[in-house]
Amino acid sequence: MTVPPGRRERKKAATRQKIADTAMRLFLERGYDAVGIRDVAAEADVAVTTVFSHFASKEALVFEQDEDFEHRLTQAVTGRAPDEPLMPALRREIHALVRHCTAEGAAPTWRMIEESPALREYEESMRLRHAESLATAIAADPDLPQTTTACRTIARFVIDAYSLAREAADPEAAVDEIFRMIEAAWEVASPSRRARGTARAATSR
Amino acid sequence: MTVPPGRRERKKAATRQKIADTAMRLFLERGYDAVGIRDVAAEADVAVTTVFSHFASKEALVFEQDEDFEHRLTQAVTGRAPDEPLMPALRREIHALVRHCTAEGAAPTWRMIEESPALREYEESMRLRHAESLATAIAADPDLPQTTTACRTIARFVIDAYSLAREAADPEAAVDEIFRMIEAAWEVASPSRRARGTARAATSR
DNA sequence: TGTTTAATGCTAACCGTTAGTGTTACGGTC
DNA sequence: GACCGTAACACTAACGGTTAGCATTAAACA
Repeated sequence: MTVPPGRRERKKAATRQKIADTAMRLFLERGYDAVGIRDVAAEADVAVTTVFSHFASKEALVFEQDEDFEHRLTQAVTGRAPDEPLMPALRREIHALVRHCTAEGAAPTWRMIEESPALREYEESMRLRHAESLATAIAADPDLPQTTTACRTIARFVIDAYSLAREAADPEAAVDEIFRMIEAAWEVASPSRRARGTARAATSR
Repeated sequence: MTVPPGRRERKKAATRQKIADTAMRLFLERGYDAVGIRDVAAEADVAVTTVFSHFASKEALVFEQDEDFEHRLTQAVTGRAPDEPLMPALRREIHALVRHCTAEGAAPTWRMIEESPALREYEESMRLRHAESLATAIAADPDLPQTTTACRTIARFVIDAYSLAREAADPEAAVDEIFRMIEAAWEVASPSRRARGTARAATSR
């Protein structure tokens, strides 16, 4: 797993990495809009078509490091301890993800994304795809007998928590604040778990 | 208000309408991707630059009718009866909006949006802007002493409800199911309203 | 060795979008 | 009614992301 089997795949991975590194360097140096794909290709010494054979779009170059986001979220659901409830596991993972993207070194990249409408749009769309994966993972858990709609809803809420907390003044506190809300929503959606009417009574109008 | 004041503005509105109508007709006839801006401009007998002076992008041509979405949502908050709680008002509005976009005549347009990644991305981004407006409206209500984070969170949840319900097998039922969850989240976020510790107890770990 | 295949390169183009520059017609003013 | 400022629109040309088509190289494999 650490060493790719063949030389061909190693070279391919190296090319991909070189393109991604070159792109991010140029983007941070000159600004995302000021750097064209042709610039990236020239600086990485590859053809424009090669860039697009590795990355589906210019925006994808920026979010290459965000690739495992989806996997970490689903893993937090499917790989949690057998007796651990869903919400604490998700909350812990979101905490870690928020901490990761609000860390010192990530600031320039994050500012660049904030300032580019194209990058914001791309990320939003990407997060919704992640939410769908998360919803599938939640729905597949035999211990969580939710409706499909409830699973998709909670998954969206979790993604919302990530997006909103990242922009909050105190991201860590925001995660907790939002997750208190999500947990209440989750309790309402799972009347058969252990709630003895408490959650339902809280929402009866 | 019903009759524009000058001939100039009337002509401008007519041009805009002609462009929008022509575009939607061509999109539905030949498919969104198969119709170029140059086609729309030619068919509407205007210059390409005129199209872009009325619409910011090709996608915006499709969502022209969706313009009042944002206004209806904020109006549901700021214009509700003085003693009406927030959630029933929002739920009623989302019901109406979902019903509107799942109506018979809207089916081809909706299918076109579903099938085009560019249109989906545009809409998602647009809805997030709507969520921000809604959050501002909620935060401005003196009867709702929420934190900024709570207002933004609830606003996102409401937008999520719209997006998810629209895709559900039974949209109307989905709205109710999701709003039960949102109301629970809202109760947790507003400990000072009338909840006497019930909601808080439901989420204490 | 020879054959197959995947990665990359090159060229040219498509399409959304915009800048620059006129041209026209409306609206208010004398 | 003539006059001028301005806003809508047209035309040209270009920029930049993206892709198709085809050639080339080098790895994998028999």
